[in-house]
Amino acid sequence: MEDHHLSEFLNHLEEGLRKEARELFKPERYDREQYIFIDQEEATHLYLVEEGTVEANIVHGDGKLLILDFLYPGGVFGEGALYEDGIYSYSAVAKEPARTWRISWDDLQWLVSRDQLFALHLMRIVVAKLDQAYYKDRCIAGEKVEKRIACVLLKMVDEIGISDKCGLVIDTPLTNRDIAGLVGSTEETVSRIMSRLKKEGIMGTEGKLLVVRDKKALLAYFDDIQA
Amino acid sequence: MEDHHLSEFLNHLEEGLRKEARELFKPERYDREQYIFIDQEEATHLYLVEEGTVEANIVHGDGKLLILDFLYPGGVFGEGALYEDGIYSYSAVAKEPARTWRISWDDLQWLVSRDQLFALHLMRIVVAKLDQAYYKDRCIAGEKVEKRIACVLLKMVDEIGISDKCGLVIDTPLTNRDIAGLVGSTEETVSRIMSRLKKEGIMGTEGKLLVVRDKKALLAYFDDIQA
DNA sequence: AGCCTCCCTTGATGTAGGTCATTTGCCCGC
DNA sequence: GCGGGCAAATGACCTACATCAAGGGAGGCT
Repeated sequence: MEDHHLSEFLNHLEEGLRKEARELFKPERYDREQYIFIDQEEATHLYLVEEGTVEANIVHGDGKLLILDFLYPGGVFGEGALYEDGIYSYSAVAKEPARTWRISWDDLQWLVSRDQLFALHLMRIVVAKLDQAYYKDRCIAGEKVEKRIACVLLKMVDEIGISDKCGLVIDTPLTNRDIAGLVGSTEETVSRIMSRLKKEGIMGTEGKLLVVRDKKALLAYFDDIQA
Repeated sequence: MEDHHLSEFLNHLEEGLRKEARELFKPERYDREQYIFIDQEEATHLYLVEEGTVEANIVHGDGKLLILDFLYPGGVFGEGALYEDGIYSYSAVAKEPARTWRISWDDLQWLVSRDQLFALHLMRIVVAKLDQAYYKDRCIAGEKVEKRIACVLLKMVDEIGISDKCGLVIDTPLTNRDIAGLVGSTEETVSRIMSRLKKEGIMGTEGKLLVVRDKKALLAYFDDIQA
């Protein structure tokens, strides 16, 4: 089984430990729509995405779905497992068929205790997630849906955008419902706004994929957020 | 100078290191409204609140203020300093006159490298912050202001509420503007909602402080958020 | 082919809440 | 005491957006 992203992750360990560590990560496979863990469950494992896309979400009692984030290959999730008696603070579900690696809290702790640089690497990952969460708060809180969408699209482009003759292609299928879930709005509103963005030549589509045609204009949409 | 909260923090270090570590933390003093660091600055130090209240906020280009969190004695902020070349992802300002301790990234790294349990403690702090940030997302995204306020008030009560004959007192002065900043709304809207909550006997005031009179009712306001 | 499911689109309508404007009350220093 | 500044309260207005509803296109199934 391929382990490209796992290897990369293990590179942050000192060399002597890598082989041993490799054995602590177990491969898993999930189908589309299959849940990996559920919000508020006891957090037993930390996960790494090898292939596919994982959605981190929260479902409200009234059925509304909030998408916290999408995780792509190389991404880590299930931070609750980083300390004793942690719980997951969101649910994780495969958005596309996915392959992941997971390591138990015990094994992870053992690794951390043997390599402080690795501990620092984990720290960096978590702090980066924290920064992202704050960034999202900033984009979502009290802003117009228009801006929130611009914000999300720009983030996606930075994360997984690939340059192309007609613009920056967002390399994952993304429905209006997904976007609505990310920004806390509705399909219909997103549809209207996206239509407008397309009409204005700012966004476009390439098959099933979204394309940012005019990043500058998109940035202008929310530049007063940027301080 | 008193160092109650610093001592507690240092208790997570192995005993042999404490005395030495104590010297790495420098005391600071800030007046009301004085900024401790600014959003996007290079993160040089990690901070610990000894006394007073610190506000973590972000100012948008259009002047709107988003309050990410309040930090009370024992609280840690400035996570950007937890890894090399980090930057602060929010501004920190003293909301009341405050005393803090700070440690530089270099010194901190030295400590972490000598005590893995301490590293795990830091990790726990950061993950807890991450969970909080997600919790906030969940409360804010696409919810009515009413619910967002209930959410914030309940969080405050859990954090710094003290029981009293007339209810749960939130032990810090909190203006409508503060609340508006926390939930991404406006003073006026908050005022209207708070008036209603007071009329309904759910909230009340005790001098300058807010009191939760009926926590059950407040919980009911947002129980469909709770899944 | 026909059907079903999923997604997008567009319209009509009601309302939460942002914005502007005014008034009142409180605290502080003089 | 009086005046100035700051927070709260309340009203009027208007727009962004959630909600309900209907229709259309694309892809996959039998």
